[in-house]
Amino acid sequence: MKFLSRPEELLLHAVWELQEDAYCVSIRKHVSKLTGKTWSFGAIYVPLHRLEKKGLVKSYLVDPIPVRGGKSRRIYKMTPPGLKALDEVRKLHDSMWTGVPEFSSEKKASNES
Amino acid sequence: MKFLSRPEELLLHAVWELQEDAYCVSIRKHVSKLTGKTWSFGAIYVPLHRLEKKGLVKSYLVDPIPVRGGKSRRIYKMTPPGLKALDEVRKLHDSMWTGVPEFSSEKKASNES
DNA sequence: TTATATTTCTTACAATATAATTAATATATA
DNA sequence: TATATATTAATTATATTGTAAGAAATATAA
Repeated sequence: MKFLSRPEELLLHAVWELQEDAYCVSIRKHVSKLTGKTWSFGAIYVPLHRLEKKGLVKSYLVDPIPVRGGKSRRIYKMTPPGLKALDEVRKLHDSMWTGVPEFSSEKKASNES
Repeated sequence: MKFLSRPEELLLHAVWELQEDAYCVSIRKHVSKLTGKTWSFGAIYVPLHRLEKKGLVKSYLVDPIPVRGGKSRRIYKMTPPGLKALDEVRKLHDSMWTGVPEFSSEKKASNES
C-alpha cells in the first residue's frame, strides 16, 4: 500500500494540528476526541515511533515545565515527507468521495440472497 | 480502533461502486486505478474474506459467462453494516479535513532542530 | 487433446495495532 | 524531610491485519 494507515493518519493529523503542544498526552486527547474512542498509550507511541524511524515526524525532549509530575515531554513535529504523506491520503480520500452524494443506507446495499 | 482500515475502505468502495460487476478481478482493477499501485490477489481476497466473516459484505457465485477460463466468478455485495462502516470512515475523514485549507508543504512543517 | 486464459483460493510470512505494564520524575502535603 | 500523588515516557507481548507467491480449478481456443 504505502499509504498511511488510518492510525498513522490520525496521529499525524494531531501532530500537525497541535503544533508546539504535540506531546503524547495531548495527541492522545486529540485523537480520542476525533474518533470518539479510547486510545492506549501504546497505540500512540508505537506507531509514532515507527513514523519517526521513517522520517515522517521528528521529536525532541523539552525542559521540565511548571506542572507536577512526569518525565520531560517529548514534542513531535511534522517533517516535509510527513506532510506529503498526509496530503496524499487526503487526496486519495477526496478522489474516492468527491462528487459522490451522501449515501442513504438503502442506495447500493443489496437485500437479496 | 474499529474503523475500517484503509485497504478495507478501498475494497468496500470498489464493491459499492462496481455493483453487479464486483468480483475479484474488477475489484483489483478498481483499487489499482484509484491508488496507482499494484494489488496482489491476496491483498484482495484475504481482507475481503475477513470483511465477509464480519458481515460487512456478502458474496455468491454466479453461473459461468461466455468468456473463456476461470472458476465461476464470486460477486461481492455491500450489506447494510458495510455501508454504515464505509459511511463512518468517510465522516471521520470529513471531520478531520473540512474547513482545513489545502496545505502547502511549508505551512506547519518545522525546519529547525 | 493440448494450449492458453481467467478466475478462485490458500498459505506463509511481514507489518501494524493495541493492551498492559513498568519506569521515571515532577510537585503537593503531612 | 519523607511520603503521596500526578504526569509523563517507554517497553513488551500479543492480536490483528496486510501482502506476496503460487496452487488449483475450469472455461474456451487451436
